[in-house]
Amino acid sequence: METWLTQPDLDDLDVGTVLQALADPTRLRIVRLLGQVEESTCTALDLPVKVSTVSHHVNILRQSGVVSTRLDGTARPSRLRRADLERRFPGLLDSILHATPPRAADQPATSDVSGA
Amino acid sequence: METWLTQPDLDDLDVGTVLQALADPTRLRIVRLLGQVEESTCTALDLPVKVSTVSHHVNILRQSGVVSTRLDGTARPSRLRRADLERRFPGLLDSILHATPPRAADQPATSDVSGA
DNA sequence: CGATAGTTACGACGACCATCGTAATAGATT
DNA sequence: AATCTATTACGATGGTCGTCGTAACTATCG
Repeated sequence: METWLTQPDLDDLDVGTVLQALADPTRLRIVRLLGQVEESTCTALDLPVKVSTVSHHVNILRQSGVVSTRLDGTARPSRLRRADLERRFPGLLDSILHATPPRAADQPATSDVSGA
Repeated sequence: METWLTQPDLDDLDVGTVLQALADPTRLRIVRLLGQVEESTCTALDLPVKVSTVSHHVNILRQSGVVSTRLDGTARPSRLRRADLERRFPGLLDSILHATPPRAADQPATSDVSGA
């Protein structure tokens, strides 16, 4: 029998909460990494922050409904809730995972005006 | 000839920046409202914050590429960049606009464990 | 030209939160 | 049981940002 950390039910997921979870750069990186490896622990994720911080972010991701965490001995591997998110917010996760990086160019100031 | 406030080019849109823009509750409300009325000014949006704050949020939405703003006399009506966002991040905006509210129920604490 | 109304610019303040260091917990191994 | 390793819990701190009040700006109207 597998044991999991408690997570919000499918119908309780809030799009605003999910967006807040995905808004942080570090958490977005975590989501992208989990999109490639299917399952990973906090220490296995290669991130420029301390493990305690990674654990904090994974908690937020789980509480918002983005990932689910399994108990495997001393390890707590997490994975994306792909199917759940797809049912609740169709297209949201895929649009983020498939997003291409922006064209690396300096953008003009947006406070000015331009004729069209 | 219509005049518009400058906005980031399509290829310069960054999904992280867009997610940060959409993460704020007030900005998410603005996006939802613009999803219904097709075009609106800051004062026309019915929001529980001061107009100067609404203007601030609309600026962030425009700088992130979510909305575009037109100059019409003294008014500056903004609208969603639906087509652009759909081309850059297919499915992202629609998944947010079509998201249903969560089932209003108290969720259990997520720090505990549950057998499966 | 003067007045009015809508919008934005500018500081300033306060709250939230990402990050860290350390300590505590729990399972695995010998 | 003792030790080791992985993970989390706990404060604490510093920076970011949402919000506001006011002033400046711009276009329309009389």
